[in-house]
Amino acid sequence: MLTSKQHQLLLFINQRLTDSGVSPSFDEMKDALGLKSKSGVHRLINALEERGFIRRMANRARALEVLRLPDTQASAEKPVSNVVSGNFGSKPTAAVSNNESTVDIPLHGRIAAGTPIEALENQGSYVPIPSSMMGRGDCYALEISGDSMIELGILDGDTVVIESGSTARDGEVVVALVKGEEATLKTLQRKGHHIALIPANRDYETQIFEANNVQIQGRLVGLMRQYH
Amino acid sequence: MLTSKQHQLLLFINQRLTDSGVSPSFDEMKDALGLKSKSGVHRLINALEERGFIRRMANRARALEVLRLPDTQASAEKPVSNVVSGNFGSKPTAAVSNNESTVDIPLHGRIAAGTPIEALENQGSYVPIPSSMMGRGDCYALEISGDSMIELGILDGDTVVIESGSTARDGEVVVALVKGEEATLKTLQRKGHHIALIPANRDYETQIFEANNVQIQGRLVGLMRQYH
DNA sequence: CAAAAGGTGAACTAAAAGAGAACATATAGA
DNA sequence: TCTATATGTTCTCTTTTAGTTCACCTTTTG
Repeated sequence: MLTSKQHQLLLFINQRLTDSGVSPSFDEMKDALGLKSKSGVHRLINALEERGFIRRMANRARALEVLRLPDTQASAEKPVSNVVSGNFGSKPTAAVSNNESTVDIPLHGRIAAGTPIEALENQGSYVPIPSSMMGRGDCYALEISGDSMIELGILDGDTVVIESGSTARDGEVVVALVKGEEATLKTLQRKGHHIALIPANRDYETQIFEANNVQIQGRLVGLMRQYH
Repeated sequence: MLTSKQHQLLLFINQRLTDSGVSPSFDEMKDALGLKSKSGVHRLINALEERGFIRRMANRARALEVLRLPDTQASAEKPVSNVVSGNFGSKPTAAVSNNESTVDIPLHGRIAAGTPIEALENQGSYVPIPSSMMGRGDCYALEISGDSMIELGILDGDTVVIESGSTARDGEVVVALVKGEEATLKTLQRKGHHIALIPANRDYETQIFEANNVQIQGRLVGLMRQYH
């Protein structure tokens, strides 16, 4: 699952986390791997994140979290409490044994075209999700209302996990606030100074706005559905 | 289920993974099998992936993962169950983690038309899910392979939660074992002494079998998806 | 025999890794 | 609030390692 460098770095991070509780900086990791530049560390970190071994908060110093270890390292370590309930203000520094932990994230309500998202905040309800499903930063959950994204397998009633953030890449599914009023979940596509919000349903039309009329509030990182 | 070479390669990969946590490169596998070209390894890897024994990330170096071992080896060297504290018995069922809202359920492998489900059992890998997503009985997880249920929002790569059981109502999505061989995830519909297994994709056709040729193994109760 | 599995070598493409520098961002203290 | 420092991010360039594909051959097996 991992290359040798990735493996080496993962063990180093985990050791620092279990030893001191503080995650190493890029420079420290660079030295630990005997490198002369930290850009390589950056790539290794990305690879580890892509493979689901670590999680990090974007643009935060020393904010790494080990989600699991390679099979060889199976829990020789103590089972640090895995559950972090709604705690994202502080830096994640948990080192874990070879299991996936769980976090509770706030459920902000339902989202559909026409529903202001402010109205959805703070209702004190939480949803547990596997931590591996989380993105880097703060996450929250929304319940899908409507069928505008049905062709991407996002159905009415599904619960989606959104990573807070004001940026996203083209092609990602985002929560976008249009003209400060209307929050929708759509695929993002930039076109010059305009932004296209593309539904995944032939019955709906792509909407194009001036870039400054659209505010990205987060991107889709996970989805959960229950059948009854 | 496996040819001799496939078996040999699978064990080698597993050993390297458990020994060092680093997956072998094609060249290393080539050498381990005493071959002189890695294109043969390529075919073996494809065969193992198709049969659900391993998983890999496309176009990534050393990104192999063993999903299960052949039955003869299955219990010989199990790389320690990942289950969190709580379940110290040896039940193959769900383990309760240290938080009531989450349970770990066994991941039995991938499911696609043509994959015998016996082959999917016992691989010692677990997936955490919100307990609210569980049904009443034993649950396990499967990873979806293929797009035959795409119109119901079940996509390739999704993880589904299945509640074990041999009964289901018409219209429910079930894991069905056809003629003792082939496990598929389809919508169930009874018609007299026959059972229709209905895909959710216009490119696939409904299959109708004698009732006694179809064995229901569980019903779909939940779904999880991750976006990257 | 025919089909499937296994084997070979080569050409090609892509990813991993190392380096260095410029730039961006947080945090704490002046 | 401003600023210095520590830290993280990006970019370009280069080298090395790894994965993919193809055409063709051999062995095994029903």
